[in-house]
Amino acid sequence: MSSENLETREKIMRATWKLLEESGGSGVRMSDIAKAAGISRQAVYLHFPTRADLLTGTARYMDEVRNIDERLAASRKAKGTNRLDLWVEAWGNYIPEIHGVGRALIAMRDTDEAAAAAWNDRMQAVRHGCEAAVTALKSAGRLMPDYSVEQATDLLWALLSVEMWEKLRFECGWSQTAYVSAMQKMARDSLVS
Amino acid sequence: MSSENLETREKIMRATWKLLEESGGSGVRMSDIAKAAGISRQAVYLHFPTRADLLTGTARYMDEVRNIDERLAASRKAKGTNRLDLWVEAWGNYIPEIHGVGRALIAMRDTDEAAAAAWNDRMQAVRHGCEAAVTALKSAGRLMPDYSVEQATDLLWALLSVEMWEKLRFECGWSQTAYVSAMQKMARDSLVS
DNA sequence: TGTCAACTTTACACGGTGTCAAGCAAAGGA
DNA sequence: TCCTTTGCTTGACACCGTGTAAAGTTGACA
Repeated sequence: MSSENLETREKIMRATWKLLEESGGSGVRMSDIAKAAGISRQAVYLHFPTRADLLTGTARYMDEVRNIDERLAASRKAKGTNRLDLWVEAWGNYIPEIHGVGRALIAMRDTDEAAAAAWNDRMQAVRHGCEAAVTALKSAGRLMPDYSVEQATDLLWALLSVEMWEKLRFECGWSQTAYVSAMQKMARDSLVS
Repeated sequence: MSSENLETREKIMRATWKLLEESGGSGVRMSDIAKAAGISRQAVYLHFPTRADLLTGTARYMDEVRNIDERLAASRKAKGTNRLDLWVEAWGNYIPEIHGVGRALIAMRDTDEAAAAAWNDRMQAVRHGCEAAVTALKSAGRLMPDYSVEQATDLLWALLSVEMWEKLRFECGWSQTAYVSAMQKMARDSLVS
């Protein structure tokens, strides 16, 4: 019953995850997801009223499975410049895992208010991570004097955006490790005095 | 006849431009454009077979009207670091003018091959501008030694992307002048040794 | 035996893009 | 003057993907 319910719900989210990962986040229809989950299209709507609900549910589910909090914990313990490096690395290496769902949510932003809100909410969490890293820099007296904490946070957050990652990884053909080290260097060069 | 033809074509592109500018690049339908141009929806399809054609046609038209080549000429004459600053400024101040159409093309990329190709083509031109600025830096012996010309070009190009501009201007609420000077500084800090 | 919950099947509304075909009005040439 | 061409209009319709609605099936459990 309720366990069956949960199992189906999970099957749907796993199918969504898998398909979006394979497709790079586009061209995945509700019917494709239903088929991949081995249920009818209507059953998907029984669990997720709209596409945006399914996407945000899946995103939440992924964070849960991948245990995002724990993975970002290491960077929280470090200080100053080191903390910046660790944060960029932790988040930078998380992007590929959420990219499919992220791409789909980003694409829906223009037309769907709920999708926009969900994605903004998640990006706000990333912003907090950026802010913490910048504040640590400031505390260590190493923040580039030209920037306020807020400005530096904005810059770091924009630098670490999924869009930037997509550009460098796919359009420029960079490897994931090249991406991470370049972002670390760029963040250091731009924000550390 | 032929002049009438051209006039209508231009009316359509002007209407497209205006509506996309007003809306920020989303939620503009073919029927909206037709209405704004004062003609029937079918007449639009007589001049532009698909939405992607209309968008790319309008983008080209805008470059023509705004005389993009001339505006970027100044930066081409400068040398070394100065050239980088001028390039960032010239392109950075051009973004707001093309943003509406750009946003619409970006949104279509996921589903429409032609839109993707058109936008990539235009961004390739920007990349050339970035490459020229980086090469000038290299010639002056001021390019950050860690980067090859290609890597530095990729970074600068990603930094100057429309997506980055949108994030800082709208999501972070920066002014256009704040955006330009921050990008200049960031490009200098990251790419100049 | 009966009921409830989860799921299936079928059908349909809606919005946006793109197609098709018939018609109309004005310009221009014979 | 008539006829053709050109540029546009009008109206209908196909297609696709999302989301809704309703009736029917199946299995668990009391």
